[in-house]
Amino acid sequence: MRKGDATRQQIVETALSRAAELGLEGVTLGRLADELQISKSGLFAHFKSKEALQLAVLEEAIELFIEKVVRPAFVRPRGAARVRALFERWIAWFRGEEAGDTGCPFLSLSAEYDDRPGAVRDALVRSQRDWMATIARAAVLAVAEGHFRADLDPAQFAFEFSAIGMSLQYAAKLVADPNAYTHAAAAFERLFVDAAVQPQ
Amino acid sequence: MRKGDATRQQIVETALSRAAELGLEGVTLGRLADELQISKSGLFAHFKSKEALQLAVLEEAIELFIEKVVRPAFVRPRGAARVRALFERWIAWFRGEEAGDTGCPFLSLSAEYDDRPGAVRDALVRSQRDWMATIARAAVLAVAEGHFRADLDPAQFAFEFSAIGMSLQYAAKLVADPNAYTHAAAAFERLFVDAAVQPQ
DNA sequence: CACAAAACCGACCGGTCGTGCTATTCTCTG
DNA sequence: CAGAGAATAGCACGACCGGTCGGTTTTGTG
Repeated sequence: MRKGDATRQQIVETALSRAAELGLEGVTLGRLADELQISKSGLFAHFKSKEALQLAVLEEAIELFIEKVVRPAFVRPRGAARVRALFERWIAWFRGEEAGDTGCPFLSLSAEYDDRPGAVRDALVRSQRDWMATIARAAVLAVAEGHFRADLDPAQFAFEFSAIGMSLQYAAKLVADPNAYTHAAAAFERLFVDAAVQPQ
Repeated sequence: MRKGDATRQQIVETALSRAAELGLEGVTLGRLADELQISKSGLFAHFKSKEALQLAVLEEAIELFIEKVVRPAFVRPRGAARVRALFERWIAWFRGEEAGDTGCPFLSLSAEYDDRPGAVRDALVRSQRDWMATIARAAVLAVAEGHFRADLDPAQFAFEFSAIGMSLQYAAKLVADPNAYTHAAAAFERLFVDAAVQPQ
């Protein structure tokens, strides 16, 4: 049916935006239904369980992330430009221009599920491994293009790349450091220069 | 009275270890009482509200952090050695040798409260500002000692310092990367060398 | 050893949680 | 426009939530 799919999509989108603030466990069916102005049971009928809703929300977040961060960066030519685009898109994602200033949902979820086994955690881990692999792959291509040094460790690069983003979210959202974005940009520049082939 | 203080301390300690897994909101009075084999009302009598318990738990965590991380590093001579000790102690804290392999409670709490206003968040923010200032202060002293370059930005140094720890927790706990600690050590080395005065 | 205060307990409150089950309303299609 | 089937609502459930209260046990002390 068509109407049902539209409603379901609306539920998932609303749930995603709430989950970024309160966590996936913090989104309750009752409040979600109130916000959407439908009954709790009417909402529930679209999912067999709350976990199914959580998985749908996570999937939605992954799709959005790929669309807003990964794909735009991968249209850039392989190499340094793509790595830089990946970072810039990621930062823009943090600012929540699309997510609604609630920050990166994956970072909230990572903390929420790092000690909570289950299907949601499994899916989350899979997506985060993909993301790290995506960064590393971009770095490998930059090496192949001759933009990055040949002895660069792509996994190490991905580790430090993602570290900057996490520190940014922490500094910007929790401690409300006005220089957070400046610090993140400077940290990336240092990482980037270190990875690039020496100008000699 | 004496007996009550001991019980209260036991409650706070147990609550802290549970909070590192489930978050402070996830610790419920009933379960906590069951685990301690006391009644829920007997437990509750030690605090005027759940928020008061949460604040007590946070205070306990701060004390523990200072005792296990900050103080041991600050007995080292000011300068590069102290900065390095600070990092090493912090990493050891992550491994949870004292906290019981649940990772750093402050990182979990940061994600949990970055969108949840209240007294707990305020206290958390204060403690995290202190921690960042502590790192920056150690860097400033290293500059004064001639170990770090004079043009080093201490806030930038603290930003990247903390970034490594966050990425470590994320990599080690969520994605279960076996090389997480190696990556963290390498990242710190890069940060440290960049901050040090050039051998020239 | 008595006795007040502190510590603790069990029962209970209103509310909300996730989740079923049954009816009703809506929507697409023949 | 009628009827089938999807979409949604109403209602109730058992469990658990933070919190309250009156009473009982334990503890430190004069």
